[in-house]
Amino acid sequence: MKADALRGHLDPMILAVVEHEPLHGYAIMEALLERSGGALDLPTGTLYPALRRLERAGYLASEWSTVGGRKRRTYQLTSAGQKMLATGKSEWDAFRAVVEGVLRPRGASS
Amino acid sequence: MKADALRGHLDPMILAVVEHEPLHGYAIMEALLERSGGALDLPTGTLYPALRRLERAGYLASEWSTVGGRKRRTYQLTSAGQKMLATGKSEWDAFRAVVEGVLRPRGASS
DNA sequence: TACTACATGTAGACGGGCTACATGTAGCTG
DNA sequence: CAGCTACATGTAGCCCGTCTACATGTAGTA
Repeated sequence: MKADALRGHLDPMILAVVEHEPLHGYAIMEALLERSGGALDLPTGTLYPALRRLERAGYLASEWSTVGGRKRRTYQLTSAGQKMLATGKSEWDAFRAVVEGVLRPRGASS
Repeated sequence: MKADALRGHLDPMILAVVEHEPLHGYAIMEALLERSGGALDLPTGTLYPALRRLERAGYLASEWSTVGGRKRRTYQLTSAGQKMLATGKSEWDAFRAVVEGVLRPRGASS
């Protein structure tokens, strides 16, 4: 998958994986990898800055903990994040409809 | 629609509208606007550079003409462009599956 | 000891879509 | 005629999210 295809679509995906359970960064990476069937293998240089951005924006809240001698920063969805996730989903639906309307207009074959 | 959502998805959309008939830039803008139901209103600073990029890459070929005293640069799909369009479509399908697998995993309600 | 998995993070490059500007023709209306 | 809108193409430079590459450290295992 091309790099910039992701642009603008990553945020709602991150919010989605922490919707029902708070996760730390590494676990978020794994969750994305699993939910995408192995396609979404984010480099740390993408994920961690994104998480900080989302926290700064108020969509995520984080908390440090130590598990098995390793420090974890666990993120959970805020109420603003919940709204943002809902918005992101409907924006995705709209975007998808636009792309498909252009790529495969009614009556097109291939 | 957010600006960078488009990133990486515009190229196949442009190729798609010139698939069956060559069009000039302005007409491509109108075709995108129409196929998207009014959602895809590209600024000229997006479309024209994109067309040149696609031509430089060998996916489009252009030709000048004059219609009603106005100069037009008409673009048509090359055979490489046709392949690229097919690739772009299947990449879109893959991308879409990834996003939806993350946003709405099996068993999710909202 | 060395390697892998776990875990977090930054600096700087890259590039495509954006705003804003520049240029010109054709046709309509007051 | 003057002024406006639609038609038509184009560039310069900004913006910013994702990327590569690097840095740091713990735990477990071969």
